[in-house]
Amino acid sequence: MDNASIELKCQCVNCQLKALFFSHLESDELARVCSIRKEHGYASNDLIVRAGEEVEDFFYLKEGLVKLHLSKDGDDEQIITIAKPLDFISILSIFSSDRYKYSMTALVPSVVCQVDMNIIHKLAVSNAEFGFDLMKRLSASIDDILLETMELKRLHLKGKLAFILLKFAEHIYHSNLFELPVTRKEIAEFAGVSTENIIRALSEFRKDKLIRISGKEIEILNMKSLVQIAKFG
Amino acid sequence: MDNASIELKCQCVNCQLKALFFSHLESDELARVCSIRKEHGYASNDLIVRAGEEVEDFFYLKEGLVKLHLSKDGDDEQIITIAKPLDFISILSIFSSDRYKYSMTALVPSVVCQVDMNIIHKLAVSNAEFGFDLMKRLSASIDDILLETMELKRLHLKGKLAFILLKFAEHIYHSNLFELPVTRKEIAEFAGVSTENIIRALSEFRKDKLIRISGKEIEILNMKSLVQIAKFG
DNA sequence: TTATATGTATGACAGATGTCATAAGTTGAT
DNA sequence: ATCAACTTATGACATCTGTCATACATATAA
Repeated sequence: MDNASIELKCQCVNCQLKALFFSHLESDELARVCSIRKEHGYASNDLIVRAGEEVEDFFYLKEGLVKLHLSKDGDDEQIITIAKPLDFISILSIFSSDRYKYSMTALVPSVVCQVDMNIIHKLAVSNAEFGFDLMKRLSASIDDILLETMELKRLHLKGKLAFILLKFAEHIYHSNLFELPVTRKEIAEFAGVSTENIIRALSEFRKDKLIRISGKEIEILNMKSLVQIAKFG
Repeated sequence: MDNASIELKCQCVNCQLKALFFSHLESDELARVCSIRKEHGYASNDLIVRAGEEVEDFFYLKEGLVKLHLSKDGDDEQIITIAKPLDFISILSIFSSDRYKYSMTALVPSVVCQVDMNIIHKLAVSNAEFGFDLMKRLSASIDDILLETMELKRLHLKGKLAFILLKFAEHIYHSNLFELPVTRKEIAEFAGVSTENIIRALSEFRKDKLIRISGKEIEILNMKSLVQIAKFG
């Protein structure tokens, strides 16, 4: 099978995973990966992986939005980050542990591309260029997450909220007008503050004409001020 | 040169980096790495790497303690984590960027083992087993750091302080009695709270007979309570 | 040595944040 | 359609945390 016919099985445009495979693998390896990869659709709030489950597949987010989160006994929930299309979502745990240390949940209807972890392992061990490239991409992802986490930790309530709103506007939707894919409670769990205070701060941003809110719809009206708040607030 | 004579040049007991090399590399590669590796000593408060500098060497902490930290314009300092002997301290940035995104500073007199990054690159690309093992270890390190950061983010002031004291006692010094290698200000920068409140909380821990303090010397008197506070406080 | 900065400690106070209560809107299941 | 559960919203209040001031101790440099 030549690369052209393999493309029929791995036909997603802009797929980073495909780019990774196609730039390093031989035709027969490519054919194998493309034929065994699975796509799985998830509805909003569907649990994709529960912390503690065995790492069997390598996950890649094709469409939708997924939250990576930690659950401490019962109610105490923390969101590590929110992944967007073309993000690797198997990041932590996958090489260092045989079990997931965090959970993944779809925030909106999402499509995940899965490849058997053993295949990835074998390819990485047999093809060093591939393995090195994979490592580079994964370490870039987790670097970003850690730096984002440190930034959120540094900021006060309004700064955290502004930072998160800007993440949606600039990094996820590329628009000043978007539908919030999360509840106020989830924003709070990401920011690390109480739900009520997120609601209050949203109201204040509205009163200060920084944003417009109608339900889940958010429009950023004063980007400059919001950026200032996300930096120093 | 056989492995026995190479050991003379790479003679550190318990060196994780050596273990990594010896389990994957051929004698000639080993000899090369062991001959070009450099050891560099740093005094307390010496800056090892400043954020923004080029990534040239792979760093491994042989002796001492090193803080990984971020500096925002002037005074605003954040400690990402504190590395202990046998930890990889080149973790973030090293594969995803050609420049460091964080700084490293010795907290106590420390010895760092450095290996030219190009050599590590070449070995990882030419020897997939080695590369994969390296990746596993690095991803384990950064996983731990991210989970530690999330834990600190979750806790209140006293919980953060208890968590940090327990890190010193259980993970760094393996003793209930130890000399603090950091100032109160640095504890605050790690916890993400004000210096005054760290000092106050330390005083309260002392009044509550959880710890004994004399200057930099700390003794944990009530481990059980401190563990409780580090979990739920 | 003195002098200067830095670190530790504590009190007072203001401001930020969390908790609790309440109410209305929204969603989802039956 | 109806009910229950969740979400959003707001006020009141307690508590936590940060800031400022002050004092003393300790380290560092001239």
